[in-house]
Amino acid sequence: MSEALWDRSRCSVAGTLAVVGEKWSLLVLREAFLGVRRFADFQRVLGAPRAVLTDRLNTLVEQGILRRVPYQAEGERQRHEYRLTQKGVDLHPVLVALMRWGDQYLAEDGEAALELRHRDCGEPVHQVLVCEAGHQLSGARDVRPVPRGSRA
Amino acid sequence: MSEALWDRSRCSVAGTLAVVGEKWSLLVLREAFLGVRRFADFQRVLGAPRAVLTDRLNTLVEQGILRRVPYQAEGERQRHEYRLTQKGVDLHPVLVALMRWGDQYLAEDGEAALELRHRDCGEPVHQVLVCEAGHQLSGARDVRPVPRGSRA
DNA sequence: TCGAGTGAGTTCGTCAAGTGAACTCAGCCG
DNA sequence: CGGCTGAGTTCACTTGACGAACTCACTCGA
Repeated sequence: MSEALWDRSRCSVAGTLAVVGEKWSLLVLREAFLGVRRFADFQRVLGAPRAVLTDRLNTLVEQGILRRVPYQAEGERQRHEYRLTQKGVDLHPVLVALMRWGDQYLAEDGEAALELRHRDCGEPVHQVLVCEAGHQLSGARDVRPVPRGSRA
Repeated sequence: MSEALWDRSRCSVAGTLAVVGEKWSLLVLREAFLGVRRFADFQRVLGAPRAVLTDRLNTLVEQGILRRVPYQAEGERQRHEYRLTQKGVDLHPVLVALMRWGDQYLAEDGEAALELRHRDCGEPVHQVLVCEAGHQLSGARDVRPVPRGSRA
């Protein structure tokens, strides 16, 4: 059994969840990917309590996932908005995976709200696993998790 | 701006998080993918409070992500273990995405604990986006989210 | 210059959820 | 019978989420 043979304390799943696993964090990022940048817009579309939203945005900025950018709208004082960094953009696969599972299992009546398409050709996109030899894997059963450093 | 043009109430990201977004749920599934099946093993490797673990396992069973399978070890009474259903297996991409981000950004010192390899050829695997025309996308910026039903 | 308006954030009382230790319960075994 | 073990419950405590009210800084219209 593999469950005793690796070090849970450095598990990347747990580590990532420690950063973005709190309530609202991933929903904030979903909106960020859709172009939302200002506090009031996050608050309005998410309906999250202001205190929580403040905390989540601060945490995401501290973690380098969002960055604060100053701006001024006409007739307003200078404020800052929140934009994804590269580190934040790299969380895109997490949101895509969550979205696809929800589309598959939770969207019985009616349809899912959003669809992802290739910007260049307009075709729907899917998330797949490929190996470095170029094979496309058919699912989780084609994957073998090995402790880092094991022999192939 | 796209942020006003779609229906958040049927967002699949939020829906999926409502099912598996509670504390410990995704870590339970991580262990399930690694072969853990019994309550005591989940409890031991995760260190989660028993009450929470009971609740999370029950929720995952109710949601059809795990199923209870009876078994008896020699010299013990009959118990049940928890196994992934297809619905549970389909959450694999979520865990892979979380793991890859953590590998990339949280594993500075030392190495990530686990690596994913193709069962057939032994090569490391990566998660990528492809479109139905066969193009491989290079990242989040190649994706255009469109409200379902929009023109291509 | 004053007062209302607004975006962003804080404070506060309340309530839900997570935590860890102690307790329960059922069946097997000596 | 009496103890052991895996699974689960109960309980007191702490942490986190919630929503309304309040604060603060700045702009604008009067």
